[in-house]
Amino acid sequence: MMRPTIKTVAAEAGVSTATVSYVLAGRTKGNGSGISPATAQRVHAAASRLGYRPNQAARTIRTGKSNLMMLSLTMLSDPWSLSVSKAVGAAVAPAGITPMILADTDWRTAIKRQGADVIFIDAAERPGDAELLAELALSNNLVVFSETLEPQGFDVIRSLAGDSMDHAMDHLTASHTKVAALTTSGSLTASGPTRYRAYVAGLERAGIEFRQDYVATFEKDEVSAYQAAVALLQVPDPPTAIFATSDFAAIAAVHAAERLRLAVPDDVVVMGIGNTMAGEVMTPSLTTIGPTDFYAGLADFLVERAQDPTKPHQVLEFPWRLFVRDSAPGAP
Amino acid sequence: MMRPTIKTVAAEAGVSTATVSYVLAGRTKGNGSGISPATAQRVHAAASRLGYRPNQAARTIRTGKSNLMMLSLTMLSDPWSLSVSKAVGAAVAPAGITPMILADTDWRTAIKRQGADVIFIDAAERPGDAELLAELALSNNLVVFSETLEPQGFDVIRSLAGDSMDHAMDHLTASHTKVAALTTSGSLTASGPTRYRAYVAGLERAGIEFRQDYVATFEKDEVSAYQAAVALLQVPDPPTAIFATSDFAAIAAVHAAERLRLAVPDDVVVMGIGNTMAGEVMTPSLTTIGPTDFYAGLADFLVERAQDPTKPHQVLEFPWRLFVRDSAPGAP
DNA sequence: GTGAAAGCGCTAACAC
DNA sequence: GTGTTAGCGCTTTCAC
Repeated sequence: MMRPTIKTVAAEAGVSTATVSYVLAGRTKGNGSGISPATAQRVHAAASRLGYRPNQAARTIRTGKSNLMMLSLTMLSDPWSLSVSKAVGAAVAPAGITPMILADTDWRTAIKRQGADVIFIDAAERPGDAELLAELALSNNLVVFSETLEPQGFDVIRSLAGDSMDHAMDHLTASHTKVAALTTSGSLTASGPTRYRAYVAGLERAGIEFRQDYVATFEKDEVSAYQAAVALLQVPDPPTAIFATSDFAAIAAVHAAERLRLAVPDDVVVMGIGNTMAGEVMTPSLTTIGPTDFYAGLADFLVERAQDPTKPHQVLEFPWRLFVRDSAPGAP
Repeated sequence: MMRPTIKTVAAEAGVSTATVSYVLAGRTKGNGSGISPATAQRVHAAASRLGYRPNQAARTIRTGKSNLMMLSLTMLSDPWSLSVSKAVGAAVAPAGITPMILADTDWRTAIKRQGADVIFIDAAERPGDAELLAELALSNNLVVFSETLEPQGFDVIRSLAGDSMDHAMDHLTASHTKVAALTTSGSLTASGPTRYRAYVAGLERAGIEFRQDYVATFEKDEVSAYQAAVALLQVPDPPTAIFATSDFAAIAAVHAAERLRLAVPDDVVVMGIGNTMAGEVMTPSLTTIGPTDFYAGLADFLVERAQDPTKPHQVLEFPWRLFVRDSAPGAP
């Protein structure tokens, strides 16, 4: 009943554990140690006869490598997260790495319990996070997505929004004056250059007066975003353009509009942020700003880091641009 | 630079590694081994001073417990998967277990590489899967979701659809005669009692003639389901009721209808399968059939299994019922 | 009360 | 070509 170990296999094949280890690691020939094909054959036969499976924990303790990539994704249902997951899934396969997602779970506690060759963290905005990450980085290989953090023993992925948010707002204000914002409730009071701030600045640049009833906020879930969008589109003298601060919110806004029998983009145009796959393939396809090749680029970087954790830490920036698609076409 | 071990801590505190282990496991007093509070204090101080973190791999190799739960979810974007993930996330917290999701990845290869205290597999329909699972179950604690598999060293989660699919169809045919099906392309040719078959039988029971153009199929992604639904609603003499074989397809159908300026449920009613949270909270809320308390029940079962893997394997069945909500209300 | 030591399954020098 | 052996970091029995 006991699960067979390398020892059992060695006994069964009549060789030493070292030989089994070598054979199973595929270093039979050409490499440093030469194991005769006959022996290798015997070992393989014994292993499969016994149903031997290597013990990952033992291997990890010895080599220091777990062949695991951990992705902490704060809001799994967000298309952003799903895009990351999909891209990573494709990238890790050839490297023999298993991607594991930590969903909606608090990485702050989970990482202490579970290690991996590389750990990606998609949100670290809470006070004290910077210090905590610096500490965790001493014994973990971290890659953090953040607009504000600086690398401190870990890598930082940053989207180089540059002036693309301004472009997005200008794109909307070029043909619309009733431009609303759909944003998270937290963003109104957050400090620093936020997406919401770009909205306010965009209005100002276009000489459009700010209206409080054109600002709708939601919590971090689809239902909340959807309801906020429905309410937004039903205010007296409703907006004809919506600047949503994520693709996920933008998609909810499109659905809300359609639900209210408003056509997108004819009755109301919608702009997202993130350039997710979900926005790209939906109907109407979503006009959005976001990084180019972000998901694949991130995935490749993570794989590289998992394989070589020694390289100096860096900031990896993905420049943004505006993707004009159907939900908010250009001026006629 | 080296990550501190139990040995480092022992040296720092001036005690032995055994004492450190005891203290850090929280067995200071009352339990078998009595460690003086003073010593415990010293050890804790040393540990935190050094930033000590236990090595999970080493602990796992010794105890055989990883405190890990693995969830293999075939289609992560499906609300079914997201519901499972959410329920599990809530259930594991008090148990000190970390849930890891294997998304869109092939469990067949991944499980051999990575173990966990319990592994949930949401789809095992390929030929040979039954045998493979039986083999993997020798060294893994598996819980498999399947309508057809029997437990062979692993547990089986099954939804006891019973006659609820018939109820669902009867619910639709009670007030509609133009009832269409939205199903996966694979289901048309699959053997056994499928959801599609329930559709055909339901029509027959109601004396409604089967129409080929009322059967729309999609591949396993949202876009495909959405497009299939759009096409379905645009056939000449379009259906006024849609029987979708998953909540995910049903949600796509609702969006498709709204996109075409058809009101749900006034112009077309939609029925899903699965009773997911996404369907429950959407607007209009989704009429669906599915198990009661499934997600929480599954999550609790998984936690239980993770903690006590010795219990005899069983089939856990979740009886289904019809949830009449807004997308397909009852006959007036 | 505390420590010494064995050993979990595996890998990698190094010896033969 | 193949075997011996020393650990990796941790838990736990048993002796002091």
